[in-house]
Amino acid sequence: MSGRKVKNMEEFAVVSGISRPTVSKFFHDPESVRKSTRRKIEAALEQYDYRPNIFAINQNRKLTKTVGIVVPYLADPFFAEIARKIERRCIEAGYWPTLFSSHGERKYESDILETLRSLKPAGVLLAPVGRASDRAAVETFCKNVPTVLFDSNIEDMGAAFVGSDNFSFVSQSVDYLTRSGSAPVFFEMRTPPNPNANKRRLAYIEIMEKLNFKPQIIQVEGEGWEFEQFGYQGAMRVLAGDELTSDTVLCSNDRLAIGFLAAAYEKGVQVGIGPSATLRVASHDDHPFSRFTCPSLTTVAHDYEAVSNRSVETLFRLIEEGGTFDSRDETLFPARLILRASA
Amino acid sequence: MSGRKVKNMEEFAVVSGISRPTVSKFFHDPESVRKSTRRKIEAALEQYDYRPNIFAINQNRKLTKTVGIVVPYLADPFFAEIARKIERRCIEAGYWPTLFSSHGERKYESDILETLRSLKPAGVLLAPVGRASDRAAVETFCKNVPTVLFDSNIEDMGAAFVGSDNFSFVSQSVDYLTRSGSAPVFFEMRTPPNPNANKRRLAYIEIMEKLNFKPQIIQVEGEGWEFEQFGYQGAMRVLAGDELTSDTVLCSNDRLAIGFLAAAYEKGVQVGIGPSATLRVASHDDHPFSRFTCPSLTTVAHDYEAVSNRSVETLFRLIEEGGTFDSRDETLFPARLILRASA
DNA sequence: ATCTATTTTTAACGCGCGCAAATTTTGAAT
DNA sequence: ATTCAAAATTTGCGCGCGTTAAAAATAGAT
Repeated sequence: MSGRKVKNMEEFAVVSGISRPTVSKFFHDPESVRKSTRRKIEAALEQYDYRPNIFAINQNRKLTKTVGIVVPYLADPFFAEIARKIERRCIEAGYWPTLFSSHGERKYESDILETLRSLKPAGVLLAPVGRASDRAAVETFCKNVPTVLFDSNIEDMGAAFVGSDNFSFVSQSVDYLTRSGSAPVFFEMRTPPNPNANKRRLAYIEIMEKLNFKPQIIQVEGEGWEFEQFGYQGAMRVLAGDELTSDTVLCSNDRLAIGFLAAAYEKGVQVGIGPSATLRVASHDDHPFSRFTCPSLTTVAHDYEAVSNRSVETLFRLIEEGGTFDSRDETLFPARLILRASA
Repeated sequence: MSGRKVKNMEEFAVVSGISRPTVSKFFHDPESVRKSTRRKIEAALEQYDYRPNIFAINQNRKLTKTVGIVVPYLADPFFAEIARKIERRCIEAGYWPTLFSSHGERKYESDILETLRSLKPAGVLLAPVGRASDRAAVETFCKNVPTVLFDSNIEDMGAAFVGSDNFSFVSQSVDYLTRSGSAPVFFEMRTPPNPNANKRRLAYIEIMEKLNFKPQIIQVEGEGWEFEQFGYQGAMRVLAGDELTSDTVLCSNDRLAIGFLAAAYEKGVQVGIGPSATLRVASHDDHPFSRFTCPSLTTVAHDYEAVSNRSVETLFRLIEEGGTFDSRDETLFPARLILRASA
């Protein structure tokens, strides 16, 4: 890392004593050249610190090595976490991931898809903003770019979907709550941005009826992704009135639960499973912060690892097969109950 | 959006009835062409849905429109939030921001800087991982790419630094705590990854001495960025013993405080300002979740808006001035005390 | 030393657009 | 109709690398 500056592959080929096409081949796949030439190039690489120009590379390739990752809301640690895992997998596979956040808004999502189209990525992993998504925009995008949806499904869009099994979440939480106490009331947003919420509600109703309990649903107001705030406000109202028909509350997701617990604390309502507690609260997702709520949150965990791994694998398979699958398969991973102090 | 496919600017120029150089000019700046031609191009744009090839564009430009944004840990909502603000500003200014997270690790940060170099960005906004940073790598990077540091400073690196005034944080929290009760013990990590922590400790000591109080510092173990966990473990130990020499604790940052509050709750220690409370806890940062802790966290807030705005403005000024400033100026924004229930 | 399969070299074109100089057209003012 | 600056066009090179076909060199086996 000392010698003269090297502007391009031509110059680098000269100083390494190898022809340019061979050098080009090397950067494509170091194993594809003879060992002796590889060593020469690597030696030159240490002296001259040259890197091929990304833009020039991608200009002529039919198949870019870029992969787009789009999440609905990056300020949500849940998505930050899963994005991180996916990013890492892509890098390991030799791809170049680029991360985007829709910030919960249709306009951003559409803009990102536009940007992605001109990036000509090999493939895209898309977690749509859900209800706010511009279905037409997503659809045309999926037709032009190999896309795998994850986390939140939109019917018939993308070549595949990978996510968690919402039924599995609710079945485990309701099962546990009814066995260990009384049947839960379901606490959710009236207009949730994410379709998973709807699936969870339906699962709740189905499971409760199967167990011969009457489903009770409390829906709180709020538009957007500030779930904690909506949970807090809703809980303040609920805890002030007599809307609560059970001593057990099952929140649709952890972020609502975090708000709920904050409200309960403020109202002096003892949450937990001890003898002094008057309310149990459980939830779904195993949000990174759910271990640190007061009390710590009993919840049902995504199989983060499985979802991110399978998403990436599926995308790579899709890319290899030329951008389309024979049929659109949906993979749902089961969830895992995490018992903590709140229920 | 119906007509034949248009592969490149040449073809698009033909179908829009305008010459290619003029079309090129249009995409650079729509205002730079005559109104009548602009209308023709825009009309063709609606019919043919053409977008210039990003790679080809950036290949020849001396000055890319790309801007790199690097944060140390994106799963921390604090950084997710500030990254979001910065992203938006860049887009508004016509730049193309690309977001990277170092995930708290030196290796990732160095890799990102490598990647960024080959991206040839117009400029980079870098929040270093701090203690873990490879100073040599950061230094050479800053020499080659116009860079503005933010949030966490590294002396003499980058063309400028924009962040919050750590002294202002601590001065306000200590002032408030001493006036409203007793002087606080300072609760922090023994080996914090972020240099801001050191500045806060020094500020604490200085302010306490000025007020004629004896500084008391509790340092907890932990390597990495799982601050809540370290705060929780540390607090469990502290609350079990008699290390606590005051009824007031000032945490170095909110994430530690979140862990601390979880431990206090578990230990049955009443935190807050009411008559029944035995412990006050305050902190710094105004983390997005600090409103929802139990009790809600009294803290000192960054001026997010000002920091992100000034960072971006500074970078653009730097770019305009050709990549260097006459002198390296450090901008520190004052913080704002947020009174809540915990202290 | 001879043969063969593999690898490297040579030579040259193409990608899509930036950019510049010289020329022509335009539109508004005289 | 004349003038003239501003805008648009023509022409053509260059960017850095992918890619290919044919020629040459290399390495391993006989």
